[in-house]
Amino acid sequence: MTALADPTRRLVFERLRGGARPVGALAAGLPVSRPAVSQHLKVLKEAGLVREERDGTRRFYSIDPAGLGALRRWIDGFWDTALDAFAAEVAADAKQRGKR
Amino acid sequence: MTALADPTRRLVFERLRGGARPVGALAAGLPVSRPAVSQHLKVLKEAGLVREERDGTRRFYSIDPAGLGALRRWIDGFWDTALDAFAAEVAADAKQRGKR
DNA sequence: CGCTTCCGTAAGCCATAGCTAACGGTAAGC
DNA sequence: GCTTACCGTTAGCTATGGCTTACGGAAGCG
Repeated sequence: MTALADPTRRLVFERLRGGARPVGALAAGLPVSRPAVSQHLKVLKEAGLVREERDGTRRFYSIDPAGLGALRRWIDGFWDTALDAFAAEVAADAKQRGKR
Repeated sequence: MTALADPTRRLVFERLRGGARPVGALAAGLPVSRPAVSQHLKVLKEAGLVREERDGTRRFYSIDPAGLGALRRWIDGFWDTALDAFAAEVAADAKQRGKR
């Protein structure tokens, strides 16, 4: 969650949609330098959102379904309890209205 | 997404699970002062993740299903395309293996 | 072996963001 | 009206974090 905070880092992450990309390809077109992209990838990797795969001097980065899945479950859990709370409040409100 | 970056802010947000809470109740138990919580709530509100409801001098904050839903859809879209890309890579890899 | 490509890391600078302390404003109770 | 409770906003400090520049390592190529 913290890993996806920075806008530039989200840009890098979104460029990973569609499959694995080497660092150079990711940095090209982005408004920041290549080392900056490397640093972002490091953060994303430590967060479990991205995987690294080496091939010679090049390193391909791709989205890690495990990390993304964990994030999805976190949001979903939030979604469920939030809706429950919302329904409970509506019910309580209806009860209040019924009393007067 | 940026709004949920800060750990303290996530703590505030998680305290909103279970329904509406006044600012004082949220700040109690948190490691920061009450004004800090107010500032976090302001950010969450501007992000559309939280709603405000006034009752006298007190203001109740609760999770806004709309904002949370938008976040959920963003993640879900990511999840779908990421899996598609993953499947495509597996297929391409199988094709490679078949060639040799 | 040089040379080049592709990349990670370290140092340093600078803007941003979170925190506290202090203040002001509004509603309720007496 | 005075006091108290509850809360938002501001000013100012400090730390965090993102960016660039520079350097160094590892693998292909001649």
